[in-house]
This record gives sequence, structure tokens and C-alpha cells, in this order.
Amino acid sequence: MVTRTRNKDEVGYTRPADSRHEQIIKAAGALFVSKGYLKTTVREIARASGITVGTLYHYFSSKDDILSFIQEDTSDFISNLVQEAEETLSQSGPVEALRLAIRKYFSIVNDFQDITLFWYHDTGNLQPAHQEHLLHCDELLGEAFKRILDAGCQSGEFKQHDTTLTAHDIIVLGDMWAFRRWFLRKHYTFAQYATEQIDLILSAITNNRFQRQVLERRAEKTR
Amino acid sequence: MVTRTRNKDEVGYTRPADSRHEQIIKAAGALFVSKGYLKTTVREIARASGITVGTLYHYFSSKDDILSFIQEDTSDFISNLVQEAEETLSQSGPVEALRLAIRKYFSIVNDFQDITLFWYHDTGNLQPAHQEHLLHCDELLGEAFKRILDAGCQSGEFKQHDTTLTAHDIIVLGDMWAFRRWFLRKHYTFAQYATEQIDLILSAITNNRFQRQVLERRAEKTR
Amino acid sequence: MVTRTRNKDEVGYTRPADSRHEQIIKAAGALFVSKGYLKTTVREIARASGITVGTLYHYFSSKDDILSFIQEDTSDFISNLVQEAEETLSQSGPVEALRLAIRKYFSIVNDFQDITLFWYHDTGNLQPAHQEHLLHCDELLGEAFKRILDAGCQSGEFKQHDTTLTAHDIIVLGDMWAFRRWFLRKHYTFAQYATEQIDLILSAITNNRFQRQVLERRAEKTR
Amino acid sequence: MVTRTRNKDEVGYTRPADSRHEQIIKAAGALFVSKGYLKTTVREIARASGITVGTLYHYFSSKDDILSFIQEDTSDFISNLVQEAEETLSQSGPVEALRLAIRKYFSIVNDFQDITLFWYHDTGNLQPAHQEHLLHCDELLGEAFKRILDAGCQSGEFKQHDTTLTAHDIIVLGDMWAFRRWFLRKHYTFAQYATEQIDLILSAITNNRFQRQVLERRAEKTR
DNA sequence: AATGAATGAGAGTTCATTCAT
DNA sequence: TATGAATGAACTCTCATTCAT
Repeated sequence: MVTRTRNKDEVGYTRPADSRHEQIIKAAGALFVSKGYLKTTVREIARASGITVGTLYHYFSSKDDILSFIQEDTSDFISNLVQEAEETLSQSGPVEALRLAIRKYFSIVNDFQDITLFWYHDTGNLQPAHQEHLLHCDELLGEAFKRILDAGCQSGEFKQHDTTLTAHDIIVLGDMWAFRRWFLRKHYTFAQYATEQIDLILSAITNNRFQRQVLERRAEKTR
Repeated sequence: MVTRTRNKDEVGYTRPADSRHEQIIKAAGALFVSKGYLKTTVREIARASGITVGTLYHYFSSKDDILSFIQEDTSDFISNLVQEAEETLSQSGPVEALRLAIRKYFSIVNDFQDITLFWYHDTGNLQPAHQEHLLHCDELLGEAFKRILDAGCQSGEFKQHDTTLTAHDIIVLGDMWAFRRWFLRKHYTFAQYATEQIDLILSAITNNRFQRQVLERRAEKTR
Repeated sequence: MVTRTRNKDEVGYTRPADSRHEQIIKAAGALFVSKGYLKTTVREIARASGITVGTLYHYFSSKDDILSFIQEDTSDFISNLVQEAEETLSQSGPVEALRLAIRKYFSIVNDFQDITLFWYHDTGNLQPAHQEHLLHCDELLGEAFKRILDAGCQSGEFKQHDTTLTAHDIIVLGDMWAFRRWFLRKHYTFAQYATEQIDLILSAITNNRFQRQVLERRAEKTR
Repeated sequence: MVTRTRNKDEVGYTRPADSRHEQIIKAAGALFVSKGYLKTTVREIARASGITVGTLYHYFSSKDDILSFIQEDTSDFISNLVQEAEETLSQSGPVEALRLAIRKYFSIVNDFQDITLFWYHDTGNLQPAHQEHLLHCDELLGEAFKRILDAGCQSGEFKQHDTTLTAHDIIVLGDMWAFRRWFLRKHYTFAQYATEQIDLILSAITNNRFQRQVLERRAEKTR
């Protein structure tokens, strides 16, 4: 679970009050993910957090409020990713930037599999405002990927193609690691999965005259 | 909505009882899709079906029972698709079979967008047995795609690659048309979407020496 | 308790469904009056009505809804009174009309002592719309009394005076029988109370040259 | 708000503790009046007092306890009035004493409109003992008025009539300024209201042969 | 004296399901 | 078949009060 940093001055130190807050979010997150938002009762969250309902409402104004905090946590990570991707693009080339960005996003999905899964199931239970925020995050992420892809097209390393669509394909193939885990886990480790998918994506968009390099790179890696 | 054919002998004849049955499923399906399973009340389903709760319980033993029937409806379609794919493969080559199978699956998703979306949201509310059935359908579909892909690898038209993964990627990129419609509808018609994705998939797996053909085919189409 | 007439065709016949409705209103009214609206729980109302909470919510959409029905019941009576007063005024003179109207209003208060008392305590717990309706009823009643008083002033039977204020004084002196019953019941029967107050009011507003008549009338009555 | 004088010896000196006490009563009174006793939460009282709940419970043992103190404050005023009335009666005549006492009582109601209103709404939430105390105060006040009225009857200035009832009528017509303010404020200033009511009351009870004096007095005033 | 986190019983309300008619 | 009144457990949320710090 993500550690939110509301503490003002303290570094590497969590106040007991904050720990309660996180303790509840942690428990609630786990329950939401395993049972769904609606089927999880406030009493269960309280019990799982080792407190009583009254105390829970001391920290959160409503069941929905807990959800909002979980959401905030994850959207922070996306913002980070978007920023990093931008930097990598200007430093290394588009190919490397794309590889890194994909791998980074897939890692996030891997780390927050449950929550990713949860969004796919329970988006409809968020307040409209929060739903929009989530979609907005997603579009931002898509645009970040698109910028890398466009850079590659311009440099000639990528074929001319619909970069908007590819960007969203990448996101979905990442999320898939979470929502198809019942199948994928039987056949792949996360590392294998990420590598395979990255290769497939690059294979789809890399210009023919660069294909050899792609294949060579793959050979090196598996050596 | 799908029309279930439970009547064995009767042809072109629907009993009033059956019509009630379908009427309820239709109404329930629409409500489940728009509000989610848990947020839909039995009373609402009854009202939307133009009957009373008591009557509803004459046709279905529980709220969950209604869900099961909806599920059966859709899984029929998948079985059909799997069978057709097999036939096409033996008649035309793997490339053509893949194009057709993908297009067919994407069409199903397009026709049942709401239900596809619904499965992504509410799978968790199905009885375990029904959940497994759904996953099983999915694996069957994946295997159907895999057989086509393997055939293409063997014929040399497709690169050697992880066909299992690609098969599932195809399914997910199809479902995506439903669960990302909030975004995709803004940029693509269904026809555009299907064409673009098919090209991208083929571009990713087609052997280099066949790439020209792929490009030519695309050129023809847009001409 | 007042019998509301929602039944469409039936005359002098109460359907069992309606009886439930009234049964609940009756029980709720008694509880609201004795404990106050806020301190009365829905569970108590149900228990007092001999049903369960679920059933109660079958007949009323909320606790507040029950209150609304109680209110409707009483405001019907006021409308009646206002109409009757008008008729009496045109038939008999203002003095007689005033006597009758006062006596009528006092009787209503006497019959619905508890509810009158309840309004004084719990007006603040009504929805704003219902509060306004109640005040509106009160103004209508005030205006009815005022019309009689004005007629008397014009005919010379009553002194020139602020009839608006007197009208409201009359209403308040009526309500007083409910909200001061802890004291008044110790000293007066309802009949005594009504007679005394009517005399006092007439004594305050009757023109001097008619005073003798008033006194004579009183003498007759007590004879 | 009323300033309680609990400090026995100290003169012109308020201890900080006492100021807290009053501060809370002030805030609580305002809230009770505007929202009602039950709908006001202890947390709100604390916040409005600029302290925390814990601190509040250092000064008052319970929510109910706060109410008791508010009550005491007002009943002091009644005792004062009763005493003054007695003195005026012995100095001036009954007519003048009545005029003064009424005006005095009406002034108190005007000053403490909110609290008067509050008693009408929330008497039921007082502890039985406090309720009785309140009723007792009211009876004392009634008796004070009655003594003046009786004196007037004996002197011949007032008609023979039921002085007990009139005494209570006076109180109610005073309170009415508070609980009917939604209407009265639209038509009268406090001064007008008091004058009109006093005239009406005197007009009702003054002996005919004194009526002229009453009218003359009124004429003088409006001149 | 002052805090505010913790309590837990109890509030109003919902809803899948049953069953006598 | 068809009805819809009846059920009651379970839901989210509130709040007066306590008590360790």
C-alpha cells in the first residue's frame, strides 16, 4: 500500500495518528479488492483495522471517503510515471524511453494488481467526480505514451501508425496482467510477461529497417 | 439482447411463459449493465418487466438465478465463434482465418458492449461455478486463436513467438472496445477500430518477408 | 384521529390496506405527541402498530412522511372551519358568527389537544414546505376571524380596534387550552373554559352601548 | 443572554473558570434555540465555545446539565418581576400596576424571545424536576398577575371576572410575541404590540364606568 | 486544566425473499 | 398463475460520554 505523505516536517517518521489512517486504508483496500466495494461493510473494515466503527468515522467521513483516499494514493504513482517518461525521452531515444515507460507502468500494475483489478470492477461505485479524475489520469498516461511513440515516428525508428491507439493498447496490455491473472499467472512470471509484451509491442511498431536491431537486442537479453 | 432457444421441439412458436422469461432477462440485463448487479433491486427488475415481485419469483428462484441465465446467453456466442474459426482455418490460410476470427470476435464485443462491460465489473457477483464457466469460455476462445496463430507459425507466415500470449492479447484488445469506450468512441468508429487493431496485431506477428504483403493489403483497402 | 378519504369509489367503507395506513398514523401520532418526534424511533412506531419496520416502510417512505400525513389530517379541519365561518357570518350577524367560530375552533383544539401541543413542540422538525403550509393554514384561519371582526366593526357592534391582532389572539387563546392544559385542567372543564374566554373576548371588543346586551346574554346562559 | 451571579463574595471580578462556564452556556443557548436541543450536538457546542468536548465535560456533567443552567438564568428574571409587581401595586393603584407588570413581562419575552420560543419547543427534553420548576415559575407569575387583578376588582376599577384565567391569558399573550413572531413581526414593532395588547386587556376587564378614562388615556398617548 | 481518540448502542432505511390469498 | 403485504437481518452513519495522556 502506498504511504501518503501528509506529515509536514517529519522525514521517515510516521505519527500514530497517521498510522491509524493508513491502517484503515490498508484494511479497507484489501477488503474492497477481495469482496468488492459494495459487499464490504464498514463494520468489517473496522474489525479488520482492529478498531470500532465509531473510531473509523473519526478518521473518515464516510465509506466513500475511504475509497477516495485509496484512489489518491494510486493516482500519485501515475503522475510520477508521466513525469519520468518525459525525462527519459529527452535523455535516451524514443525506443529506450518506450521500453522504460512500459516496464515502469507494468511494474506499477504488478505492485498494485489488486487495486488495478478493483478499478476495473468498482469504478461505477465511485462518486462521479472521482470517476472523472480516474479517466483523466488514464488519458494523461495515454498522452505520455503517445508522445514517446510520436517521437519515434518522427525519428524514423517507428512506423507511421495510429499512435493514440497504440498508447492505449499499451495501457490495456499492462492492466491485463492484473485482470487476467487467473490465466497469466499459470504461464508467466511478471518478468517474462513484461519482456514478451514489450517485444511484441516493439515488433508491431518498429520500422522494418530497425527490426534487426530489435531481434539482436532480444538475443542479447536471452543469452 | 440475445434470444435464448430453450424450446426444443417448438419451431417458430414462443409460449407466453417463455416470453415472460425473456422479458425479465432483458429488463434485468439492461439494469445490471447500467447500475451493476448489486445496486439493481429485484423490485426494479420486476417493475421494468411490467410484473410484480411475486410473479418474478415464479420464473426465477433468486436474483442470482437471473444472472446465470444472462451468462448462458452470451457463452453460446463464443462457442459459435470457436467453431467457425476452426472451419475458416481449414478452408482459407491462417492469415485470413486470423483476420476473420478477430473481426468476428470484435463484432461480438461491439454487439454486446454492455454485457462485456458488465462481466468486467460484476464477475465477482457470480456464483463460483458460473465464474469458472466464464473463465473456461475465455480459455476456449484463447485456444481457438492460438490454433490459428500456431498454424501461421508453422506455415512460416507468422514469426515464431509466444502464441498463447498473443491469443489473449487479441481477446483483451477486443474487450477493450467495450471497457474503454468512453475514450475510443471519441476517436474511432467500430470499423476503424477493428481495422487498425487487426493491422497492428498482424504487423506484430507477421514474418518480415511477408510484411510487404500486409502493407499492400492495407494500401488496397484505403484506396 | 382523522379519517382520510383516499378511497376512490367506496363510501363508508374502509379497506384493510387503508386501515394499516391509519393504524400506523394513529400509533405514530400518539408517540410523537408523548415523546416528541425526534425521540420517537421508527422501531417504536412499528411495534406500537403491531407490525415490523419493513412493513412500515411499505406504507410510508420515511419517518418524515408519517408526519406529513398527520399534518394533512389536521389542516383539513381548519379549511372546514374557515368555510363554515364564512357561511355563518352571512346568515347570522357578526356577534353570533364570532361566538360560533370561536367555539368551533376551541372544539377542534380540544379534540386534537395532543396534536396541537405537538405542533407547538415539533414544528421545527417538519420539512420547510410543510412548515410553510402550517403557517399558511394559520394565516387563513386568522383572516377568517378578521373578516368577522371587521364586519362587526362596520355594523357598529364592535369597537374600532386592531382586528388582525385580535384574530390572532383568539387563535392563541384557543391553542392555550392545549399547551397550558397542565394548569387549566385543574381549574376548568372545556365548556367553562370556552365560555369564559368567549365572554372575555367579546367584552374586550364589544362597543359600550352593546355591552348591556352581552351581559344579559351571559346572565341568561348561567341561569 | 443573562449573566448569572453565582459568585458570592467576589465583586466586579470574574474568575476565568466562570467565564468559560458562561461562554459555554451562551454558545449552547444560541444553538439550542436555533436547532433545538436534540439536534444540537455536544461537539457543536464545544466548537462554538472555542473548546474541545473533553474540556466541556470539565464544566458540565452532561448535555442535560447545560440545559439546566440556561433554565436557572431565566427563572431569575421571573422572580424579579414578581417582586417588582408587588411593590408597584402597593405604591400605585391596580390599573397602573397591571400596565407596568404587563409591559415588564412583555419586555422580558421580547429580550429573551429565542429562549421563550425554546421553552415552547423543548420543555419535553428537560428532566422532570426542571420541568416542574418551570411550571412552578409560571404559576408564580400567574399568581402575581392575579393579585393585581383581584385588587382591581376589589377597588371597583375592574369588572368581576375570572381573574385566574385572565392572569394566564396575559402570560400567553406575552409569550405569543415570541412564538408567533413569524407573523407579528410583519405587522408590529414591539412597542406597538405591547400597547395594543395592554389596551385590549384593559378594555376587556375595566368596569364600564371607568372605560372613558381608558379611552382618554389612549387618546393622550396617540396624540 | 485540557485534550481528542475511542467507544458502542442505536438511529433511519433497504431489500431479497416468502406466502396467504 | 399472479399478487403485493410482510418480514427482519443487515446496512451506513451518529453521538453522548469516557479516559489515558
